[in-house]
Amino acid sequence: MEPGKDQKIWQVVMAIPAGKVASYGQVAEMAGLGRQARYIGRALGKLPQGHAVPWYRVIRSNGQIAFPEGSEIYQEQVGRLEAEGVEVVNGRVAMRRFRWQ
DNA sequence: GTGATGACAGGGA
DNA sequence: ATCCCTGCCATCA
Repeated sequence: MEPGKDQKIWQVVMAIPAGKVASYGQVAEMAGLGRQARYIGRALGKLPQGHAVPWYRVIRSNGQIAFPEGSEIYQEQVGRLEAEGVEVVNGRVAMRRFRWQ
């Protein structure tokens, strides 16, 4: 696979405004991947150290965190979101998702 | 080469 | 609200 794909995804994710979140499907569409929502998570998993990609702003289509509640990664994501003013309740984002159009 | 897996989405029961 | 199933497609064993 070409690294351009991942880079494109990262670029899209970085385009998400602070205090807002986007679903995997939204990111996939914006990145021109169509229905390849699964590839988003894969690309984010490849994130190298020192990156500036706000992966924590990417959530599921139903507004829920993509990680099991209570896990380390989960707590980190929630912490970062709350630091930006995004309220997370019961593993779910209480704020409206960011809409592109 | 095949078959299973996955940081998903969407629809149906 | 939950659980289950199907579709999509790159990656891995």
